[in-house]
Amino acid sequence: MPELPEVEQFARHLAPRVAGQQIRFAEIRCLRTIRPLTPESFRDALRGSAITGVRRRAKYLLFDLAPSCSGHAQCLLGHLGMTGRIFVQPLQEPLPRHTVAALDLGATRLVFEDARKFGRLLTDASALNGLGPEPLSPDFSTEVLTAALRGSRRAIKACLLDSGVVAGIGNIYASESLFRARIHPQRAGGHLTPDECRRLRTAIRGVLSEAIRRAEAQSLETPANRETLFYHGNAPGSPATSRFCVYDRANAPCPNCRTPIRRLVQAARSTYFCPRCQW
DNA sequence: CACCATGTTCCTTG
DNA sequence: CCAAGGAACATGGT
Repeated sequence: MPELPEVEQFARHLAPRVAGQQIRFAEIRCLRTIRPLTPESFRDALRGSAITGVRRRAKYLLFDLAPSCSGHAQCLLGHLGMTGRIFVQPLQEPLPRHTVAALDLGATRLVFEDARKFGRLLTDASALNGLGPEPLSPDFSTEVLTAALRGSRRAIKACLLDSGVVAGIGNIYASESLFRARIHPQRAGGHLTPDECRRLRTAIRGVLSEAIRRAEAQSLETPANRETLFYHGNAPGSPATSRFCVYDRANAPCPNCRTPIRRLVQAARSTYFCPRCQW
């Protein structure tokens, strides 16, 4: 899946390609992908709508829609799940094998490809209710993070994956942020010291913004398209070396101290950390 | 065949 | 009420 930096890259890639385009028709190949569930009601919410822009909130892509008729949706939300990609291609090009939906924009099509089918297209923005602050926005201050963690005995790793605490941190960047902040993933969220909260906020913003910058730089070298829009950070054909410090690097040497990185399981998800640098 | 997987939601259990 | 753990979703990669 795309984590937050990859979703941001999708939004930046798509915005100039779909802004001003009108949705002519929605082809639905996988019913479970859409909400509302029937193609008829889904199309009703989108009928005649023009896309005015693309934004990101947490890991959602937000396609802003111009008013068309009564009952139209104000926004189309896309969530890529674990394996989703959304991209634009010429109308005459054949749809990829795992296409779950395609929006006809006239000369082009907005294609949603999703092998694992965990992704969703929503015409109702209520999924955004209850999300915590965007980690890269000024709202995400040390005070806000500290307040969200106050009193919690949950492991800090679990807190970071809770979208109500801070929006859009996934399994990869939770491990990477805790490594950078030198905090052990099993520490209770409410027991972090003020300095640890400050370090954690700085680390989260750093790892996410650096990942976005890397994606941006890469898209300048290699024009972004279906093939090069990456997830898991690695574009096809790019060196296999991980760009992560700890994620998926069990037994590899810590970049700081060479101690072997350890893997543990929390809430059924893998966590990677350095037992010497993080405590 | 076995096991793992970048996300989210829901359910059960304590 | 809270938290933890697990299952579920569906498919592909190793």
